[in-house]
Amino acid sequence: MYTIGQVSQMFNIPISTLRYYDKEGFFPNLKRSSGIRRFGEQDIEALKVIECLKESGLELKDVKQFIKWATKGSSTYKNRKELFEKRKIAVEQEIKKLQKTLNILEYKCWYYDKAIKDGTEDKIYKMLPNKLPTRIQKLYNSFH
Amino acid sequence: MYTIGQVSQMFNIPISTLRYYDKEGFFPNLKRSSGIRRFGEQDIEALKVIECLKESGLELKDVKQFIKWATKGSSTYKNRKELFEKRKIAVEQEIKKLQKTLNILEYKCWYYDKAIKDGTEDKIYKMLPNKLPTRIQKLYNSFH
DNA sequence: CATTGACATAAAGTTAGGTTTAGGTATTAA
DNA sequence: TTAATACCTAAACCTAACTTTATGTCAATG
Repeated sequence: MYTIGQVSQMFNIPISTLRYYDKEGFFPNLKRSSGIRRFGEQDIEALKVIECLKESGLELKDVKQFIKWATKGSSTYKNRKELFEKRKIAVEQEIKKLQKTLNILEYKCWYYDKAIKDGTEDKIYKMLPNKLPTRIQKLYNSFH
Repeated sequence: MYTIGQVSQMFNIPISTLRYYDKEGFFPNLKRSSGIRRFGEQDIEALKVIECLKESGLELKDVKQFIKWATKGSSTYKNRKELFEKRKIAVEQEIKKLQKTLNILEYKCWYYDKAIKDGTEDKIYKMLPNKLPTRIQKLYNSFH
């Protein structure tokens, strides 16, 4: 049995966060003695599950849902898989979007790099697109 | 000259958002006639800059900073480049993190796929790591 | 006996980027 | 003339996941 301070140290999670999780119902079996929280094996396990699922980018409400399903046993495998499947698709899209963002940023960096070297932006605007670095051409076209 | 409603339609941005940008000072040259906003060329340009910089994942306060620098001319090329450079690094890290997340999700999907096929999770726990699909082995090791 | 430290609570605050609401003005069409 | 539109403002609300604050209990230590 651990106190909240001990758990906080073990997992490197602020005490306030643990209390918050408790308030949100993530430790349904948490015991208390004279008002003080006593974290047992089950609660530690619950915390590990929270940490792990947060790692996979799930929101707390999804973590809650997952825990509900998990306690219902093998009849909810499908629900759980769908949860992860959906999240997987969302993450894939996020990555794609960030990669587009990265392209734009590459262009911006190239642009200001050149402006710094030239001392002006004017030359860039006068450049013929086919004189641009290949890597930059496509980006250039989408901005002008 | 356009009204807020026209700009809203042209850019497909809610009117409330345009008012919000105005309140935040993104249209320093916005004119009004009898209280009503009149968007001119400059304001439209400002809006395009906002849209573009948001595309590159900048926060509004960075967009604001950028606009300040941009109005100061060529002496701020370096600042502007640094802004994008920093953002680029941040985005690269975000992508890396999401790719880790994706790995976890791949594992989770595989796990529940197998659990559904087997009707139980028990078999997975009894599997020898080297019998797992190669793609999964590394993930398995980091979870058990 | 006073203070320190660990625990407790409820409620308010934080962050960003808006959106919604409640109330008012001004123009135009039927 | 009244009804619909389009515009205006200030202020409250929203989300998510916490954090901070104000206040209080309790046990051990000096």
